[in-house]
Amino acid sequence: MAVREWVLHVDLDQFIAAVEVARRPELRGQPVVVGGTGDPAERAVVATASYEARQFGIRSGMPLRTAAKRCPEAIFLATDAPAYQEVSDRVMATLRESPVVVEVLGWDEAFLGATTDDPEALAADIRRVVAEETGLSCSVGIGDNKLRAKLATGFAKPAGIFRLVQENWWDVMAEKPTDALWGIGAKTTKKLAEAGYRTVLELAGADPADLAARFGPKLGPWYRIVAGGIGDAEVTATPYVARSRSRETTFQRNLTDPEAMAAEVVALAKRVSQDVDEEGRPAARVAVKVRFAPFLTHTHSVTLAAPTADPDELEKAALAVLGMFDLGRPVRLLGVRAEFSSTAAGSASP
DNA sequence: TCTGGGGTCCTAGGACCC
DNA sequence: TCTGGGGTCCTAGGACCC
Repeated sequence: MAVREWVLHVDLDQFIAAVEVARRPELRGQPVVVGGTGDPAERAVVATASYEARQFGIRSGMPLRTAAKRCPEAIFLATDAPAYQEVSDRVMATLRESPVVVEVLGWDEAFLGATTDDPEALAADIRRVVAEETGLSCSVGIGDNKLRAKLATGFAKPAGIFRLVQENWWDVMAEKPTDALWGIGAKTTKKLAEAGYRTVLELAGADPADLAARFGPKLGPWYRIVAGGIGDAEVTATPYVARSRSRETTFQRNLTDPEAMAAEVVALAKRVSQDVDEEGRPAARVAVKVRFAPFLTHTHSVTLAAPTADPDELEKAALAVLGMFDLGRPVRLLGVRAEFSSTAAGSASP
């Protein structure tokens, strides 16, 4: 086989549940549900369910209470983000030991850029090394670009390897519904179906002008490109630069007292200020999110007179933005977000 | 017994400027 | 006085992803 460039997409199998089982072996084979503080009675959703729990119809994003109803004997655990981050770091370090460029996508997935004549052999190596060094199982998608590699992983799961490239794109994808594509979700799928585009093949043949009229000048034509399996193949190890940092809280009981809301916004602003400080860059905008009962979400924001990382200024700005809302209704969530300047790094200013 | 938390990017309308 | 077009910034909301 000829040596050429490949994109591999590595995705850890049921990552969060796997981390929990690894440190509590007695959980192996049990229905495990991770989410919130581990109390199934609280306002929170499922972060991950083990395959055993999925057998009961438990899915990510489902309210914990619903999960408890579907499987009362399931073991409910609190989300432990620092623990997952630590294991994730170890996995990524392991991947970097292979002759590949590693682009981290999240806790449990990464793109690898590789030059090889046998991508399946490389993928098998990756799976073996990750298992040996971390005890975790992963699936690997092989593609000629990121989009195809990412979608390939879906066919590889669990614990497998799958290749999706131009040569087999139509065989595999042509008759799939449009939400099988990365970046097209439930809402867009519904609108596409209303426009007469139900399958990937139909979307690939859509009129770009029609799509632009329906979905906007960039998104519309982009959907057609995605349906053709076309995408970026550049994998970069350049560290990710955050555009914003945010903190939000859903209250177990709705807030009705504006004083209490202000106190919560102050607390959130302090956490965000610490995150901003750690970024080492000043924030240029501050936004506040309010979710009113039952579930109506609004945001207001301000551009700061000058970018700042000063906690007092960020707190003052957050309180001022909170004042833009009508707080005469019960509130179930408050959030504070700081946005960094979008100015490109290194750009000269006069 | 309704619906987390942390992100990214796009859209659209209005303001404002040349 | 009327008519324009283009560009950028600001803001709110929507869709999507993990």
